[in-house]
Amino acid sequence: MGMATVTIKDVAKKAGVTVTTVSRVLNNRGYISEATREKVYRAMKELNYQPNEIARSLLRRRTHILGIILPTVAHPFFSELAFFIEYYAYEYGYKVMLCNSQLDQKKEKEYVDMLRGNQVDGIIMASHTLEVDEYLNLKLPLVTFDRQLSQDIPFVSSDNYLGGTLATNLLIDKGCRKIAHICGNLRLNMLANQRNKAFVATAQARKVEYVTIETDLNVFDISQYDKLVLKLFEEHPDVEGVFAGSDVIAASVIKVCHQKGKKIPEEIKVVGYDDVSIASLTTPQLTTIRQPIEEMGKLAVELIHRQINKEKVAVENVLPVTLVERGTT
Amino acid sequence: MGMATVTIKDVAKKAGVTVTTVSRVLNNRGYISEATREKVYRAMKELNYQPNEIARSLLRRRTHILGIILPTVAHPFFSELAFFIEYYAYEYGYKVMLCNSQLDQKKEKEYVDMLRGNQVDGIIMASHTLEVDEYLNLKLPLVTFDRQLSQDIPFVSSDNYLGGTLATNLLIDKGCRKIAHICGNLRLNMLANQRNKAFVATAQARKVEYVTIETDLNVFDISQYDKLVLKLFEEHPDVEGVFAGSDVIAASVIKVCHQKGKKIPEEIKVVGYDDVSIASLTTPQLTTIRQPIEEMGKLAVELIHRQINKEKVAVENVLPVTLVERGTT
DNA sequence: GATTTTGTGTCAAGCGTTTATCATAAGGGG
DNA sequence: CCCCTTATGATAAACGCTTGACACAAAATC
Repeated sequence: MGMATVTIKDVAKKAGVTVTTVSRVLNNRGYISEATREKVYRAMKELNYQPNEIARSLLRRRTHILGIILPTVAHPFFSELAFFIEYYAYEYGYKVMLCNSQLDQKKEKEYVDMLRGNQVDGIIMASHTLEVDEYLNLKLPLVTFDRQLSQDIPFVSSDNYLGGTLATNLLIDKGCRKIAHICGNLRLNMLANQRNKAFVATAQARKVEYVTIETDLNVFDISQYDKLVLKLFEEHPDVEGVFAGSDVIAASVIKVCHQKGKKIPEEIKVVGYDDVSIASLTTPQLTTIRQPIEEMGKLAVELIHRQINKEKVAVENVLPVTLVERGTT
Repeated sequence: MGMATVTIKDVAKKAGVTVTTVSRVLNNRGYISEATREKVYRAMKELNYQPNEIARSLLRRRTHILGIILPTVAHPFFSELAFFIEYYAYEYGYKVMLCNSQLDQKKEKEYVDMLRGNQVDGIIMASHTLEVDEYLNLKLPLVTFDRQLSQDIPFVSSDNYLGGTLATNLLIDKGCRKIAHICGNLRLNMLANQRNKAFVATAQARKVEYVTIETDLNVFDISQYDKLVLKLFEEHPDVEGVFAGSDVIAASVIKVCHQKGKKIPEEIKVVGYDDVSIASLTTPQLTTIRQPIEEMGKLAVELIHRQINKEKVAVENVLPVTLVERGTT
């Protein structure tokens, strides 16, 4: 029984002080004697009081909520990214609202509006289907993943060109005569497209035959990868090395090779991307380009935080990648 | 130029009506002519107005926010679950606040308090380290995953006992003479412990040698699985079948077997649990017990929603599991 | 032509906080 | 004894919105 919500008034009454005093201890301002502070804390405890953040937010015009929009948290890369973003957000005192756009333009727009309506302090965008100008008049701290929207909006990324170079060179070094790159849709203006640029440039420079396979727009539907990989091997049975756009795709390559009796790494070599935790669970274990997911998530939160506090931030935030050699090359 | 936030007053002024009228069109109540409705919509569009949900929430005492607390969204099972929860939450008009407890009791408590403070409409708990009474006086719609806290708090689960039976019988049917079950820590009062009960009962009934390996409390640190599996094979080199507590653990078993040169499924058979999407990416593909993750997520949201609307809900919500036979048995 | 329905306005309270202002009072230092 | 610091209270406004009460007028209905 008892009223539904206990408010600061109830605490004040119970402690025998005014709401002003309670608010003072709550916010640590003005003079408060140790005795009343104790009384107030005790009353709060007894009533199981929790300050209404909604009311506070309304007044302060600050919610300490961050929105994060990503294609789907069911994809290992984004699930790990989401984990670290939430982790560091929490350290900075922010809560996180999770949005899976599924790369659906309508949904993405609705999420952005929803987050605006909920007065989030900032948005971390890892899903990009909207036109650039949709973001520009957002008047909200924003950080972008793997896409440069303008000269003003900071983004975090890792060195995609280097990643592409590293992967391609490795495949060639290991003796592949014809290599393939399975990558996301190149029409999406993502920085990840740099990987393909590097792939093509490296293959050409080293005079190796190469082919690029582009996925659909909806890149993150894991169950579709197999078909894509199968098609690749049908159309290009002479491919000796595959540079996959993600570890999940690479795992799919390994699986298809196994089904078709192609030995890895003897007949076909594979390098993945991301170094997500499943990369060390495949058989053989996956050679891959490691993105520093934790650092990227941390950095994204920092960049948002600094913007919220009106601090200057760099626009380009590109972290290094590393080659992790395991069993598939 | 341009004040920071545009409010309902600005819209009213721009449209040449009062805030009451704007509010009326916003909430579809009272009489409104098509003409003014249009005027108001146009003004909102021109000003890029988005109603302040914080203010609305304060008044309505309803935020349409759901909290979801799970061990870590970086684990495939929880990442898929989180995806579906968010998906269906969105369909019901809820937003989702994501919390990774990392099975840390302190963090879990802080998250619960934080969610209370933010006036969420309900909490979906998939992480359970707190004492039962911490939840009982929460006075908030709650749904639990895989744990029965009391006779009042609804939970969703899948048929763990059946899952354990199915897996164990399969291993025995396929000829394993000695089988192992790698499971979560049995001290945590989880319904998943039923799997081990079924494992033991089945093994005994069918007179097969068996051994149970318990993980630490912190079950979801993927990198720790290898050591555990290695230890298992050192202590029990004669094990012929492994029933893993999750597909991730099963993948680790496959990997270790490969390293030690034990052939799967010839020498060792493995069955996983969950049927997470990586289960079909291992080599060979994993035989596993499928939990209906989407249905579980959907059901959790429904149960919360019904509670919020003061509808009656069943306490026990146990969904069926199925055996998915692939290449590891 | 009387009545009802429709459309809009005015005003004010309230959601749970914070915060500024002012008032009051006790105790200590000079 | 005066002043300053410390400690608390009383009061009210504000955050952006919804809602109810009431008023008034035009249009539709009988």
